[in-house]
Amino acid sequence: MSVTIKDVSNHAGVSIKTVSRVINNEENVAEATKSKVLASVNKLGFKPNKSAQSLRSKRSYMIALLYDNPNKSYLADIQNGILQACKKSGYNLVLQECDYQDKNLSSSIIDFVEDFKIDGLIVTPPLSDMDDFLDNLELANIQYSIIAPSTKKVSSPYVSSNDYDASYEMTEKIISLGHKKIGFVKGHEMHSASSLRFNGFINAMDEHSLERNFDWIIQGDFSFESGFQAGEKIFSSAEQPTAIFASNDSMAAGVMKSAQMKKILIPDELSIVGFDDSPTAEQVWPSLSTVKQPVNEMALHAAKLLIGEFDGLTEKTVSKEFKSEIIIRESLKKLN
Amino acid sequence: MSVTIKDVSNHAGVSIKTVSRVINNEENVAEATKSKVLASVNKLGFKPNKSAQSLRSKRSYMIALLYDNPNKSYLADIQNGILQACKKSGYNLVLQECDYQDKNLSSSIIDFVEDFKIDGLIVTPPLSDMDDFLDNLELANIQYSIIAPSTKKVSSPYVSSNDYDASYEMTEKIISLGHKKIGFVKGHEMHSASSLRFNGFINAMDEHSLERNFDWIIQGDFSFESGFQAGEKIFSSAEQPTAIFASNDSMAAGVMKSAQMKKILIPDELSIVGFDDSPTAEQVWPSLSTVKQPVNEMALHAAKLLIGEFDGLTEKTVSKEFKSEIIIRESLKKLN
DNA sequence: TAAAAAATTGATATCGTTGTCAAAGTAAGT
DNA sequence: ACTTACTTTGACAACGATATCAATTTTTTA
Repeated sequence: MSVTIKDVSNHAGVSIKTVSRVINNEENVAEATKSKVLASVNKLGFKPNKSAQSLRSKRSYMIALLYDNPNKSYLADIQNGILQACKKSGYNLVLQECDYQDKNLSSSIIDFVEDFKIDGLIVTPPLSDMDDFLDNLELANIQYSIIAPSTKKVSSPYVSSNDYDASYEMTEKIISLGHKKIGFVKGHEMHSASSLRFNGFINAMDEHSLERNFDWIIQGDFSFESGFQAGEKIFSSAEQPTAIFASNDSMAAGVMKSAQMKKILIPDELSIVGFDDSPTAEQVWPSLSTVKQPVNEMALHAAKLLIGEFDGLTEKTVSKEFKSEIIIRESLKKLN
Repeated sequence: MSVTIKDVSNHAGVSIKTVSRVINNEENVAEATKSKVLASVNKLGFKPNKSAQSLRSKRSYMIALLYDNPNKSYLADIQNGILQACKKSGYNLVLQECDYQDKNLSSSIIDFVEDFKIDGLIVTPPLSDMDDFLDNLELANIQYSIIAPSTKKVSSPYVSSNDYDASYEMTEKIISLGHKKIGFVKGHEMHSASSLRFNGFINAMDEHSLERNFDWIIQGDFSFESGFQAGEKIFSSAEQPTAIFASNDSMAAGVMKSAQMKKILIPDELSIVGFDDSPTAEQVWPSLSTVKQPVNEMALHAAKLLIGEFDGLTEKTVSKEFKSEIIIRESLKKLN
């Protein structure tokens, strides 16, 4: 029913191998033959059967996205970026949700990749921070590209964001507005982004010789609830900060709620900033100043890197660090 | 390198066809043979090659999710539900982003399904509201299961939510708290959910003989910005409502911001409710009362329906309407 | 111009399953 | 005991591509 390589070879009057050569862009095909075949391909509307290709060549034209419980909008942005890259190159994206605590994670992912002949993986935090997991992938000879805030393993393609710098810069921005008493809510301990963001904050504080008050430095876990509780702790401490920097927007919103319930005026009495530029950042009132990572572009690039690995992309794509952007909205204000 | 059906057949001392029969659970295999084969399968760790299966049987064990620019958290929930169903049944999920205005939508999706031998589709709004698109799928003999607020086409499996009822009920809830002057912000015109939600509101108002004030009934498009503008319009009208019902949370947050900027106290002077229970609903202050659809469960069910279609699931799964839940948070209060 | 080298092409095997169909084995009917 | 019917099994083709390798043609070299 559907047109096969054999139909094309008959129509063009060449062997099926020659057709195969043409559609795979192999070298050593005479220009005349090539155009003859291409004409037949177009005429008949031939499209190679992916299953047959996959069976014979052990490639599926599928890449998979690995994630564990990410922020929903982060996930959507990542997917979006990857899909852009896929669309161009004819690949497809398969989703694979993981549990980073799963003892069998490595083996179940390896099975999955082998079962479906998945061509490569895109690994997101916190999975991208698990070195032994990545080692296992390499051992199993699985291609992957990682999205992470920082990257020590340079052996594989990666994209990263400058979380440290962005956090440093944001802290300086806060300081430049006259704030000296600044609190910080840390993120989930498993994510390497958390420590980077914290270090950026700490170093900027040190650089400006500002004192750290540990009553205002609270461990959170990226959840709204943990932000709210951080706020409760901070606001019940002896002295009050004039600004609070939370490691992500959800926690910032939590802090904000806690402040608002205590009738603390934002931004007049307290400035709050977040990180991520999630949809919520724009939708709360006052809207959150935050740090926007180009997640979409990062994912696009990560996918290109991966696909380039097996397709030998013409334009050489290389691992890259992306720059975040500081977005100032209503929640951050000059100290009176 | 990897173990094939032939290895199993040698090990078990039967023909490859018999092994195939066993792994596909075909009938007419003697119990003794079956267990002998199964033992070999386990012993050797045999797993059928999906590409070969796909080539021969024209099935891929892949289903695809079709969506067009949905709310990010809605998308994440949908995916989540589908993945649960997939995990159980060994299917995988492929993503396909669409543009509902694309003239070639039908043909490009049909090509995609045929190229990758996708077993079936899960169609989400607003695609699920496009009858000719669905007709084209059927013409091309493509299995699909739709997720939609309402469903006229009963020819194919679907899950739906009771948007009308939920909206009616929420409106009654608002009325029961003493509100008589209630505004409404409508959703995107392409989504059938919009009219259902609006009708639920209108009918509840009528039922309680409350007057509709068209200064307070504004067309939005589900975006935060449109909600904000709706607020601006409503608050600049001659008389003010005591409650506003927005067709989704983003718009409700927009209305809320508009109110807060005008120093209107929520919920003391104005109650606001939304729809969807997005992450933002919980994170704004005061937190939004809203309607929560069991999106996750709906998607899970839709996937089961689809997979059941071709797998002939034992437990008969049928199309189903899901009930939404009304969530009362801080933004809705009894009128003083 | 002959021989060697390089480029081009095709016949056929192969990937690992499922489908077809006939053969062999078992149970049932007379 | 002898058809007849049904269950169980296997040999081999088929799915639709790529891989191998040898055959053929063209180009280069001497």
